[in-house]
Amino acid sequence: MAKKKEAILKAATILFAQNGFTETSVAELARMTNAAEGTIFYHFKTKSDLFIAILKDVCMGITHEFDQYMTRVQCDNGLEMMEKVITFLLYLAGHHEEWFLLLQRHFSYEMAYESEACRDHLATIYKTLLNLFEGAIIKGQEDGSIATKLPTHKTALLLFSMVNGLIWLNLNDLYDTTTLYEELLVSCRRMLTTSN
Amino acid sequence: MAKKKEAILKAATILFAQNGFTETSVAELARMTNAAEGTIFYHFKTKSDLFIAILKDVCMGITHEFDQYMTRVQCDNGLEMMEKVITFLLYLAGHHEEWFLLLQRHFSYEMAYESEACRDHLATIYKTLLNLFEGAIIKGQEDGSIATKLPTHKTALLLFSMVNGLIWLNLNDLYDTTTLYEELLVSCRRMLTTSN
DNA sequence: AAAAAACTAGAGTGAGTACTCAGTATAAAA
DNA sequence: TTTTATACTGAGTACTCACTCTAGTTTTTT
Repeated sequence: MAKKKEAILKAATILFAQNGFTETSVAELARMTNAAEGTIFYHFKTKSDLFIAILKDVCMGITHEFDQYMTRVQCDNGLEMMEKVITFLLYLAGHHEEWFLLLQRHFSYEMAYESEACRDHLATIYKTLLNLFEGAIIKGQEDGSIATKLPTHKTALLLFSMVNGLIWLNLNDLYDTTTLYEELLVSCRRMLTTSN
Repeated sequence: MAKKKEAILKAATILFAQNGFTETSVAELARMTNAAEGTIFYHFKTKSDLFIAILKDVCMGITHEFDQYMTRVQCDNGLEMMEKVITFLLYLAGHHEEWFLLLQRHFSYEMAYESEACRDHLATIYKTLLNLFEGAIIKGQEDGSIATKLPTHKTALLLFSMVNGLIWLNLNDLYDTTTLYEELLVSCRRMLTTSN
């Protein structure tokens, strides 16, 4: 039931991600989904509501992919796990470009200013991603594969920043970051295995 | 001469940076600058032309700040210079938030797709910033303060990504990055002084 | 003093905007 | 089969948008 609702949500995700929220008109979205304009407002009270529904969908999608990843990957070494986490993030950015484009648009954070739901979804997403990094560091500090004495949370943020920054460069066609993969992992290792 | 032109340009920089290009109307801009709407179109043929003029202005601004910085700072050590470069970038992001907000809006890169002038200005800006990083690394490799054997350009990109990523987090109110300053420098040092 | 450039006021254009609503088709429940 | 709730339609509404035009005034340069 409500098969058009799903189609509208998915199409809007791509349109909002690629062209922006304001830049995408409801008329265009209706055209793309072969739906009447009224149908869109039947399922989503306002255009903003649609955006928040998308963010919720993205949030669930990331959590789902993350859970799948956690069961798939097995590593008894914290440093190794960190490398897997970074690889996972790059994989996500490659397979769900729309998600990252959406998350990197300022509009999301402007809406977060007004909408609590929006704020919550964004917070959940970043918490999920940062927890991946922190988890790996803590594990590595326990098993001895990670030597850094810098605060765990801050180290996680720095590494996340670097990976996120690379994804950003990639999505804006400023640099093809696949060619940086090896150097990224080496740099990460240097940051984590030094204790001075 | 043309004092309103300057006022329009400066006000538009802030409005476009804070609220976005599409989200800012020419009428609003006219109101902000106490100018008639016609005056805006007298100086700038279209709204897009105004945007490109802004980008040119930002480009010149960054180059200017960079030149000033280069004469002010004196350091005979490449690693030390890298720290100064990072500090400089963070200083720029703090004192010219509008510039970085503008550069981090997807709109800039969408317009770059259509406008050659836009593409050129963006390329110049990133070349200027990346050259700062690369210059420091090369200097450090010569004077022995930097030991990394990873390709210079790639290392510069990774470091820039990290700093840029932090600025991004900061501008989106996701994390106050001033508290990360020390850890950022330590991480940078680890990346550059290890050669394994 | 003449000429050129900067600026104003505002009405007007046509295209586009999000959103509404009365009505219809379609499916599930009775 | 009838009822009923849900899904869907598309023309219509009130409004905003970038941009133009005219006919003038002020300011700056020569």
